[in-house]
Amino acid sequence: MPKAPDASSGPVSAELIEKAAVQLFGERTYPLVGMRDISNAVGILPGSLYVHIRRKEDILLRIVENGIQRYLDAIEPVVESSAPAPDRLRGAIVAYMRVLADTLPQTRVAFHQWTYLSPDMQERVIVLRRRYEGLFTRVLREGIANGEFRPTAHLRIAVLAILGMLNAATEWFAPDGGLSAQQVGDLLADSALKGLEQR
Amino acid sequence: MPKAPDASSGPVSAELIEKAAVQLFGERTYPLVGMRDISNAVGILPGSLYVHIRRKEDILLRIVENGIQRYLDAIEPVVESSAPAPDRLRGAIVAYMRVLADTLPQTRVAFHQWTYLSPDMQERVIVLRRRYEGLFTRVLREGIANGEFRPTAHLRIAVLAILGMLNAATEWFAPDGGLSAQQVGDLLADSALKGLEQR
DNA sequence: CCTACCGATCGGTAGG
DNA sequence: CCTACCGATCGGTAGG
Repeated sequence: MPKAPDASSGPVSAELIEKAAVQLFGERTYPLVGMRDISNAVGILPGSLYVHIRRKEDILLRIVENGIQRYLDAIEPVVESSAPAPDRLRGAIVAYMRVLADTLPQTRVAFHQWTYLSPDMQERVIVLRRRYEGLFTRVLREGIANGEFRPTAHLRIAVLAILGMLNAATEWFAPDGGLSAQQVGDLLADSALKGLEQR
Repeated sequence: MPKAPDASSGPVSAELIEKAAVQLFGERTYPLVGMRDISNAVGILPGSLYVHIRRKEDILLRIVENGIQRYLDAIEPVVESSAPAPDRLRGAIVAYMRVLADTLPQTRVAFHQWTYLSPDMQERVIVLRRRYEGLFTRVLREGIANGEFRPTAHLRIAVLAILGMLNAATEWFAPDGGLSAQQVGDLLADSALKGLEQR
């Protein structure tokens, strides 16, 4: 028996550390989770973490970056397809909810705790967030240009309203609640689309 | 000259400490703000803070509780009026945006940082949040009952979608941006109402 | 991956 | 409201 106070006693790796950190950061947030908490969760001593990682902040950065990346990977193809804008918007929203359901704890960390990164790391995150916002902006803009959506004087607010609705699901979606990601996605797409419909 | 490294050198009080803390918590979040940062902002030495407050946590609790209370005070009368449900919902949303514009930094702390309170203090906050959510639930439920809104199988999701949209404004609303609270409120009310309309 | 440890900083207090 | 200080905990490192 090596020493493992916790963890399923496999080999420790940067990935395993990240997995443990996602849980801990999700429960108590980055500044309240100590390296000692993380080392305990993976079954090694605090100093030994630095065999696998360089700094605490690097753990957070990786969680955040590939947490957002998953959304980009899922939504980008839908937005770039040649379907009608309303279908693409619905598809993007459902894709969003699917990723959310699959990576709920990581999403909570990625969307809310990237502000604990140092300024230069935050800039890398902001680039990703802008691309993410840009995908929804694009569908709306194209839908309006084609006459599929009602024109708005304030496109950005329409986008932020939809993203706000979606991002809030981060806080209330329950994977084992009554509704699946698909169902919630369809409901949210319904309200988003009603607000944009040509009458 | 007393010693004040900062602050406009008035008499220090619990209220002044809270005011300084709202700014600091808003910028760097509760766990990253030390008592030394707060004492510096009000122009006294760290230990002297305890003349005015009992614990760091009490500062946060007061900011959070009366931050939420302002929303209740503004929205409750609108919801309890005898106007048609669509008008009450619009009124509640506009009232929300007005309070948001008036207390933006405090709202950011109140809505996102109450989770740093200890469990028993969190419970007091949860009571307030439930009342807040309840106000919107009530307008929607009554509007559906009266046939003013289209029935939904998932009332709670409709409420959460609207609240999510509103709460997100916490992160993007700019008091000195192009749009007033009233204007943003009306735009958001438009999308919320479109999603609920009887067709 | 462990042993042993470092300087810095934290919230908070005793006693005036 | 200050002086002076406390124990605890923090991220991180040297040297094996």
